[in-house]
Amino acid sequence: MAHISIGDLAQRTGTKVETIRYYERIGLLQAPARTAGNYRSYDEAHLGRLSFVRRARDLGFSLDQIRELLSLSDERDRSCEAVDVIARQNLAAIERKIRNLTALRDELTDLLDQCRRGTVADCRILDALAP
Amino acid sequence: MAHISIGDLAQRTGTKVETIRYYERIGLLQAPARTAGNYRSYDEAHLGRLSFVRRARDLGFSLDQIRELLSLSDERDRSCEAVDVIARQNLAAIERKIRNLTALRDELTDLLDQCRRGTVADCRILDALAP
DNA sequence: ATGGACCCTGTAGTCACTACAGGGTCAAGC
DNA sequence: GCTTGACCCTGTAGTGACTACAGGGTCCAT
Repeated sequence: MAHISIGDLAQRTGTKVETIRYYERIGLLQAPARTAGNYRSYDEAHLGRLSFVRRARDLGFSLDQIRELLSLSDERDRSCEAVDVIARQNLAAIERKIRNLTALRDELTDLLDQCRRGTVADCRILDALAP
Repeated sequence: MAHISIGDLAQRTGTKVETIRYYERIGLLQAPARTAGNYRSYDEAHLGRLSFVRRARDLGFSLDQIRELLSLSDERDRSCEAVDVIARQNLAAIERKIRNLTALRDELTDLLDQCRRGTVADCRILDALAP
């Protein structure tokens, strides 16, 4: 059981110290033991748990989804269908965002193509926005 | 100069009443005249301005960018280069988001393809997240 | 005169952090 | 033994772009 300080944990997981304390505050990470000087003292289990959280965040899961994934991953015998459902929800949300952003990009590209670098008075971009 | 109530304005621009008051509070929309009963009284100019804001929001511009676009659009004789720059910044940000989300989608799709609907203990999705 | 639809202000909540302010702890160097 | 500086603590407030009340006032029709 090595003692890991919050700064070490932050560095080893690529998280900011404040973010770790935030995760603890909202109950996503369990509060660790404290040293005599009231410093947080983490161990390898905490490191694993935080790595999990950060990887899931990188994959676009919300903190609520991660909370659920964490509690599911503790019930080893359960079917992983619930995990699948959460992942699929996440995927659907991501695909929706991609579609919206792609439509946006196309519209903006069109607008920019029409720009003739004249004065503001005959700017196509502003035209497109005006009523 | 027709009198337009905040509710009418909201309906005609597809904005919520609270959002209009919020735009006024942050100085994005000018405060309108008031009626005897202290109700906000808008006119066609306000309608145009709010439509502009909403359209720009739909195109992914931030409120700060919109603030700049609005002030630029008032200087009719100026070169529209600055408008172009803002639009290009917006486009670049959108393209960055699309790239990130696409990478995310591919990773998630891979993970989901590997799901064999077993127990949580051998769930590939959780494996990928665990340290 | 009363009901309901609308309006007002002000404040707090959302998400996932981030940034202080104002202090305490600890190890190294002098 | 003392100081310096890096680290840590709590608590609060800020970010963007809204959204959602609470607790009241206004207006118009019945």
